[in-house]
Amino acid sequence: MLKLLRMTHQREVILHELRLCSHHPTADDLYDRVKTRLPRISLATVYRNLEILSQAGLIKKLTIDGRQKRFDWDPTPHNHIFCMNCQRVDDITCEVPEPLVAVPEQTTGYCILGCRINFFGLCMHCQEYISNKEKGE
Amino acid sequence: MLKLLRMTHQREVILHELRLCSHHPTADDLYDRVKTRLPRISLATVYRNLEILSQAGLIKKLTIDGRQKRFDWDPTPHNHIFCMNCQRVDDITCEVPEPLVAVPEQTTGYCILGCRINFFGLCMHCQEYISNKEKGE
DNA sequence: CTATGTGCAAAGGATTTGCGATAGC
DNA sequence: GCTATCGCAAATCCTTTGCACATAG
Repeated sequence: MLKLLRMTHQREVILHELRLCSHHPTADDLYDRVKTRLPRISLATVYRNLEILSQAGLIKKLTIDGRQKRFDWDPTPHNHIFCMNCQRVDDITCEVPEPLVAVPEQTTGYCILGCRINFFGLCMHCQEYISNKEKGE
Repeated sequence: MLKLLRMTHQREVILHELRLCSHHPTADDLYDRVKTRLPRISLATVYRNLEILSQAGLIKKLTIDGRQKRFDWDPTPHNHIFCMNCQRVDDITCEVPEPLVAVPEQTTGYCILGCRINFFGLCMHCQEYISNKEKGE
């Protein structure tokens, strides 16, 4: 049977703080933010809620390079870009030509349900940082 | 200064076993395989070698859904598909229309260096398993 | 010969879980 | 009041590291 989702204060704040993020924080990034509003909250609660909310389809758990998983307030399909220097993850808009999802037939028999495109590169901040470092040396 | 890579017996076997894999194993999948040939090898050695070999560009470490990282004997750019049921990861061939990499300009200023496409779905084995389970119920 | 690599055991970092107490609905 | 959720501490899982010994080049 279906479990009822309760909107606890903790859950509400976690969701609210996540929705304020334009980038995609890790669980403990978010823990730090939430702690300024709920100083007694535990990291386990943050993890538990992020898991529950993503199971419920309200948010999305992302697996991208780096040790930790990221969380995205927007569960609808879209693509991401990863900064290879500071590990920041942002949304990226790109026109995916329609054939992309349908094309692959040489697939060892997989039934394909979708795809995501992960870009990688350098965020604006890291580009500046690196070019300044080069000038200085 | 550059460190010299020694081709130890362990490293050779690890690389050889990885190259026998058509899919993309985790470090401990590979540990199990290698152990049948080198029973005294340690998991730490497997991790250390996979890290060194991927730093050297001989293989590629993959970050895809699931807890563990995967390793790919082929370090050249290509895309993958993930089985949402058994977590198997395979190569996938798909025609990426040229504009894809260049298109995104609405990027918060990222300098884009490349991208990878991750498909997800069900492998042949899991499709059969699931459709049999449905029949049986 | 000597720097690099190994096995073992222990540490580390991220995430999950058990449990008794708390609080939505 | 019932049950989902909380905070805490401990456990778990994956990966890395320190160290004394071994070995490739």
